[in-house]
Amino acid sequence: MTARTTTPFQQRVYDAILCVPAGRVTTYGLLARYLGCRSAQAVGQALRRNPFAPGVPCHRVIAADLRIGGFSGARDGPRIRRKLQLLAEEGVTFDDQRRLADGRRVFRF
DNA sequence: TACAAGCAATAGT
DNA sequence: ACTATTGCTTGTA
Repeated sequence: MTARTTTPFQQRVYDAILCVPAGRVTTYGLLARYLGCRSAQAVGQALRRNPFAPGVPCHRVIAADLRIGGFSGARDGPRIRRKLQLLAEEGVTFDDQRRLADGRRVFRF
């Protein structure tokens, strides 16, 4: 471990996610673009490590095709169910195909 | 410091 | 469905 808990990039991701109000979601690509980077993988990588958890509502970040994406290092399984439940409690609902029920819930910076 | 490998992705073929 | 691209993080040498 190269001792570093927070990189500048992660701080940007953190701040940007906090800008997303409850009940809304954003996408990796949108977030990356907002940060001035074209790599959504970088965002995913940063969030996967999530040094701010559970301070950062990572569950408000979904994929560009409005799919649920992954959560806490897993793209399927009980963790995803937890993500869906967290979003549901905020008023964001997904259908059985793990697709966002209402695309208008996506928050645009 | 430099290099290599990986990622909760996306776009294009 | 698959491959290529993309920028950042992490670990090792």
